[in-house]
Amino acid sequence: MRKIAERIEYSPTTIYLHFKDKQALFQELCAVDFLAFARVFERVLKVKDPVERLRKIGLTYVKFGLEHPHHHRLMFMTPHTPVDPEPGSIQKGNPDQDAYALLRLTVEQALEAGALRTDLGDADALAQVLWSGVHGVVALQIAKGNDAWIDWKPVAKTAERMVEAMIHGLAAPRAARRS
Amino acid sequence: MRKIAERIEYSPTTIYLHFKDKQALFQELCAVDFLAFARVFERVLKVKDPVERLRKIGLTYVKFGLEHPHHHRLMFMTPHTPVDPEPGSIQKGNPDQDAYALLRLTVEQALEAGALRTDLGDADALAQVLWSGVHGVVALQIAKGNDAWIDWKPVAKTAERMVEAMIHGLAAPRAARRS
DNA sequence: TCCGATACTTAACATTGTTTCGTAACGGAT
DNA sequence: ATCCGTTACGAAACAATGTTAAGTATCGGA
Repeated sequence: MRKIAERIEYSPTTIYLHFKDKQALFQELCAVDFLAFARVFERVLKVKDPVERLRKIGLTYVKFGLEHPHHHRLMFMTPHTPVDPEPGSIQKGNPDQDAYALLRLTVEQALEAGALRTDLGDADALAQVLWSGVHGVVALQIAKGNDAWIDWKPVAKTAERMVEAMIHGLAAPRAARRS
Repeated sequence: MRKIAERIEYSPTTIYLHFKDKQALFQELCAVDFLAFARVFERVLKVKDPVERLRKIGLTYVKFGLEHPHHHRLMFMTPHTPVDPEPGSIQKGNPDQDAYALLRLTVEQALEAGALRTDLGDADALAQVLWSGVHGVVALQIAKGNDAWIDWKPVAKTAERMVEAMIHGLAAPRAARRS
């Protein structure tokens, strides 16, 4: 707080005129981050093939997390109080503002195209697996990437392997694929 | 610190006779946790088939994280200062005390058995992908599991799907399998 | 001119990690 | 028995940080 105040050249107390407390401020910051986050995914829309788009989404997620580790930590590695009271600025379910909705939608399209296995669950189930996979790559890198205990492979490589493994693992067997 | 002091019925100062500072205390706690963590994996040794063991390792990782979320957070979601000065209590590379070594070893065995793809990297590469995958499931659950924004599937299910997808995605194609 | 709202700050308070200093207890050497 | 050093501990104080209470300056309108 005091650091922030100094940075914006105001007194610490002034911040409390705009935000109830530290948590409220971070929540707002988080909302802004989520919008920026969603905007990053606008570009993947130009990839038309659903499966290729899933690959792109995964790699984009990792790229964002690695380029903005602090934001990633705030958004995805820090529990926030039940974030109920703010359906304000960002729209759930709208793929333009809600990146999860975009992921889910793309999984749905891939399912409809018969490109993904149907025996593991619905679109939400597969979306959450994919999300978890790429999230793990970023989260481990951020939290333990500097830990000399492990002989880490380059994160970018791990991300590629992760996406390849998951997509391949979730892909419908050729027998069940309709052209 | 004061809470801890109260809990152990000593004065806060006394803690500093045993630990340099809060960080040192947490580091020690972390080391203890890692030993307990490794002990959990002793039981997977009875699974002889390397690939099945990898499945078991993954599910065990998730189980541990969900049963001890605070410890998981401390161990895998919190960056610690370069942990160099303590090759003391825990042995790197010994599968009995170092769970990553066990994972890596099992991947090696699976590779030797011709059960895993060889085009994605060596044992470390595959081990890190597998670790990241299951870690992502736990980490997302801990950090965002209470977030109503997402319609979460049950974590246990997601974990199973994750393991299934990764193992299947990393498995050697039947044509390349020997035996 | 007065008034109230607006925007901001200074000072103080509570909590928490940490350091300084003092003290009680104990074991051995004289 | 006395002295002394070590060990184990705590009370008080300090520093940093989130937060609140109270006060001040400015400005637009009645």
